[in-house]
Amino acid sequence: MDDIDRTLIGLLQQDATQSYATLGTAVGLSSGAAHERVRKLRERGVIRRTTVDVDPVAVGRGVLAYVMIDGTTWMGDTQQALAAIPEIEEAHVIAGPASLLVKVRATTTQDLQLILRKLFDIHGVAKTQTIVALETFFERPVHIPTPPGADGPIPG
Amino acid sequence: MDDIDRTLIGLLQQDATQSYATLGTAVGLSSGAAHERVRKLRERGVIRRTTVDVDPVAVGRGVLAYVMIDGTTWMGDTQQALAAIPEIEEAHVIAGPASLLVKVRATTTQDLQLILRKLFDIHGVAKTQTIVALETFFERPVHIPTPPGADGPIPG
DNA sequence: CGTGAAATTAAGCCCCT
DNA sequence: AGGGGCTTAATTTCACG
Repeated sequence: MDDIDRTLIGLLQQDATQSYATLGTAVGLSSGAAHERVRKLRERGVIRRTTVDVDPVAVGRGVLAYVMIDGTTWMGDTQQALAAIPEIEEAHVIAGPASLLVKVRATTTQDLQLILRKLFDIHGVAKTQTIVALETFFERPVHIPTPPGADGPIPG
Repeated sequence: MDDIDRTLIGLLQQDATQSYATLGTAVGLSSGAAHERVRKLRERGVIRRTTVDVDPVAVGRGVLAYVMIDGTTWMGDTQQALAAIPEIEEAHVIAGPASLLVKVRATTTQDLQLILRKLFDIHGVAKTQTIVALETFFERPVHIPTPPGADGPIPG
């Protein structure tokens, strides 16, 4: 994982449709070398997958909310129960004013209400606090940091 | 935007490297027809871009936090001030216990501290409450809903 | 559907260890 | 000597009009 790899990742985040020849030129390598580097980044799991970024509003998911969930002890299947609700985009165990935080995209506020009801059906869920997003300034990919000095493997 | 389009979007979310021939087969269309549909989805902005999903830990961003920001009136350049901090992945205006919510990925907790300090430097920021994610159950793409009946354009 | 570009693989070379 | 990474080149597949 050197600077060239990081640059390649950044370029692919911006546009994963460009050719390896283009990528190679951008980092001063041949098409083949760029291809090989990207292949290894995928192999190592640094690049998890190539995907498309979809406009939530355009597919009818205009309502964004974060729900903080308070509850008792979590069963082992809490994660599955959350994953079973397709409108939940993220789920995290948190330290702070609650024990779980989930990101929800609903079609309407009525739909959001329905999803909250589903959350309460999960065993252990006692209380929720919902934060509705009124406007999204931006949502963007992970920023690739520049490591201080070394070129070695990054912790993780 | 019909069922075929939605299926195509779902397939591309899973793997945007597959060929149009494969996509076409999956939805019962020719390669060319699938290609044309995807092209239009891009044109309409339903598909914003093709990108790569990067493992945050593998690139040295193992600390995830959400920061709720309380403050006075927001200047027009609040959005720019937030966007200028690369560690901020999302920024939303919210209804609820604060006025802004941002998603932050830091390399270490020390780094997180630094970013919080940067937030306070933004004009209008009075108080922050930080939620640290201890474990992420999952993070996944927007779910494409199946509309009730019609095949018409979706609100948005 | 054909044409041209791009992905992908193979072979050979150089540098660093 | 050996390994890794690069370039070049050949082959196959795919994008796209």
